[in-house]
Amino acid sequence: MTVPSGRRERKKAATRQKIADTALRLFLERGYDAVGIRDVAAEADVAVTTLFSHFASKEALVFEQDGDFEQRLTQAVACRAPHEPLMPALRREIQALVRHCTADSSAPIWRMVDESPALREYEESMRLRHAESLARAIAADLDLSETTTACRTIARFVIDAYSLAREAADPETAVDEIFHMIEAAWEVTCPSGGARGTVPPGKAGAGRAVTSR
Amino acid sequence: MTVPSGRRERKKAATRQKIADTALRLFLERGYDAVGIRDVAAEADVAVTTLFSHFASKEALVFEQDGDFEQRLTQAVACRAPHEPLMPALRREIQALVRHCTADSSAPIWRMVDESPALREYEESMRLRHAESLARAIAADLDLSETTTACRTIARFVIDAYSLAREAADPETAVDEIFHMIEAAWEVTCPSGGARGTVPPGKAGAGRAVTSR
DNA sequence: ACCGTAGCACTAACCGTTAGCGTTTAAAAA
DNA sequence: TTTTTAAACGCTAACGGTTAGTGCTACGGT
Repeated sequence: MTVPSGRRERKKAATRQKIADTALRLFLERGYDAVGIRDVAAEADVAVTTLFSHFASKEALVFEQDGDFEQRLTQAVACRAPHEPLMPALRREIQALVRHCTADSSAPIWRMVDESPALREYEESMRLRHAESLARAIAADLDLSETTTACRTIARFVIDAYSLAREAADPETAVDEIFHMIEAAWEVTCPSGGARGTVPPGKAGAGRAVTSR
Repeated sequence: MTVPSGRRERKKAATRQKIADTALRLFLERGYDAVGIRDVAAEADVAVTTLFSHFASKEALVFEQDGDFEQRLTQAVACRAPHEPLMPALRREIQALVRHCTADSSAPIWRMVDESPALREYEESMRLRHAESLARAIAADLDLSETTTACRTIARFVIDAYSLAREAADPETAVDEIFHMIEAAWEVTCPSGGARGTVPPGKAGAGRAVTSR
């Protein structure tokens, strides 16, 4: 029960990678819905049960490749430069993520996702989980003992920004536009955290204290 | 091809209702996952194929009962009192919807939904559709010819308010809190009525590369 | 009165997913 | 080293949601 480091791990990882690569190739060649689990398993030369011991579902074959999305967001909050405001850091990270998944190399994959209702649903439910993680990270950053409604709300908005920008005609502009709105929402609830003064309940007007570009 | 009003419609509606009632009863009695489609069909005394000609999926048996959610939101925008600002109208409607589904009478149903991942996913994807409809309604209200990013964003935020408030300890307070944030976001993009430049000139692309449907 | 069609039923299957059980083999314990 | 353990993998068979394919029946328009 110690660390099973060695050949075994490598073989397992290799099998997993082979399955993932085969699946993605077949999906892109013939379309997600036109390829069955049994096809993937046969082509990767593994049993169906083996495939499901590596991936929890068919959709996971597509998404579980780069699982660092969640980590990147929470680390953008936790590991940012000292005294850097929260929102600009998040905006930068979302910008990077959007750029990454609208790049030409990722385009076919995302087109496939957009065309399959099953994949869209799966991604949506992933995003909700990510939003909860982000909410916890934000709450921790503010030294809150629990995730408040405000934290959850802002986290949702940030995830929405990613989702909406990805579909926009001009993703980068969309991120800026949406974060402009998010920062306004952020200011009226919790600009505290120790640094600045709280905005009184009166209208904050068009004022934008936090920088954006 | 005229209006097929008559006995036929009544019979169809009766069959549909009988299926829905039977399904909900069985689900609440034995749990959603413990009841199969074949069970529902047998108990409602219809064939499985008949069931699926009335409902698109098992999850739809739970949610397609009150399908007016979407309509209530769009009408809250379109049919509000003249000169009433947009956000208060939406806030009122969301408040009513949240109250409705946190009422004691609805409690068992929503507990069932919360306990079943399949139902949660289904509801999430419904919410996305609702957000798109709401975005169109908002765009139309502002005399925009297309659904802009800002409209889509605000629509998402409003749907998020519903979703988050439903899970909050104090739903009504949560709605107010979240709408406070939404109104701040709204003000920085669309300062009162005028359909003004939410997108800097030069980028107002109407075309879309991805996203079918 | 007659015909088109909508509603419904039945069989049989497809597809994703899981359970049960056995085999290999790498790693840990002796 | 030898023995023991358990993880990875495989096979068969099945379950549950969903969908053709086909045909029957009865309602409704003409």
